[in-house]
Amino acid sequence: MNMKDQILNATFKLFAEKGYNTSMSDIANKVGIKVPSIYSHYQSKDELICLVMTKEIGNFFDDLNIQIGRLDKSSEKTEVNLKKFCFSVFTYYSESERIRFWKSISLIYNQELREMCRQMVKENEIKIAMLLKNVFMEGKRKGEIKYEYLEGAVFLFLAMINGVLDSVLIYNEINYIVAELDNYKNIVWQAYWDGIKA
Amino acid sequence: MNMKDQILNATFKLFAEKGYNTSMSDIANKVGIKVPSIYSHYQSKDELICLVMTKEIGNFFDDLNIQIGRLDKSSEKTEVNLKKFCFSVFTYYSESERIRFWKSISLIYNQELREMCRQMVKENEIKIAMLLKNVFMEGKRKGEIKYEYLEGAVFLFLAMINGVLDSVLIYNEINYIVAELDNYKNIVWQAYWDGIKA
DNA sequence: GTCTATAATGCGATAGAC
DNA sequence: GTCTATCGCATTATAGAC
Repeated sequence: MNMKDQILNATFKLFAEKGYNTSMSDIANKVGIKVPSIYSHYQSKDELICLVMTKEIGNFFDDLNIQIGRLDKSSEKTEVNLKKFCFSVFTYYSESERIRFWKSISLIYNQELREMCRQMVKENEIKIAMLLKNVFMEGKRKGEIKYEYLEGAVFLFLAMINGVLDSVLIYNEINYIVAELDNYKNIVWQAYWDGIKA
Repeated sequence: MNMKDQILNATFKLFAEKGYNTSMSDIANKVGIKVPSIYSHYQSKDELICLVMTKEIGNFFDDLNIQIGRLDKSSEKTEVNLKKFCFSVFTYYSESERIRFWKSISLIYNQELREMCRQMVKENEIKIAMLLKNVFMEGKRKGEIKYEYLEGAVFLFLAMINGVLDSVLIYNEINYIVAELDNYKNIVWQAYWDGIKA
């Protein structure tokens, strides 16, 4: 990998770990170069953080879009499809690095940068919610989902995912047993599905 | 209010706003004194942050405990009781300052302090989950809740609350209309209740 | 208790040699 | 492109006058 990408990679990892407090010397140390060398590749710290954020947010939502596209064509039951989607998000976040990355967006010190990231997340989440709604509508059409108002089911679905990730973030690093967390995820999913199934 | 409390208050507000990046001069400016005067009341910045965290976490869970105590004695329907609990948490967090405060716990730079806070939150959440389970069991006994496995219903309830607060944090500061957020909360709650009611 | 002055450290960023 | 050296600034914290 070339130096430019190495720097970006190191920034990603450090940002996930330390948030906006990540310093240029942290990054330089991680890559194994001196601080001024970074400035041969990037103009400023904020440019680096901004790139890292944009790249990560873009990658994540692109991936979600592809997955939802697959669900649309899938002949599986809605229960299987939704659970697959839900757990693929959990798997993505199984590196607690990644959760911390996302949760720290709202806490970025630089206001302009923070608002830009939030705007990106917001727009993408609205798109995902709309695509998911189609999956739910299909489930309702097939008689597998009982809800009259699908909007609520979709919002609850997304809130559940976010809420579970919050718990994972809190429990993950306190020597919590992975099997117990997996069990927790399954219990919550089952409670959700039991609630919306026909 | 005496100076010592004024300093603690200012620290709370600033910490909620800027997280661990809050500086001693930020605090001094807010109170209207000079930095060295703070050291006449507190030993270090970490002591201040630690006190603020402990106080806030303690107050919040004490309040929740009192509320659950009220629900236990209440003759209202389970739906009303649970919605009341749920929305009192939302109301508590309606100042986005407060959400940021809590969400920033997992991202505190000082590892020792972070783990201490997480441990506190974890222990308290487990207690709350156990108390809530009683409310759910009573609801089941009265035939108002359909679930066989109440644990799932309780976990989903807490995940829903956390997930909704995540969304509030993202949407709150992007000129979002309060009425729309309230509507969102109601939709999610209704979807949840429709799922667990008998 | 509160202040001025200052130490000690770390930060983002740049100049200029190689 | 990478480095050494350094600037200018902000940080936590302390010494000592009042």
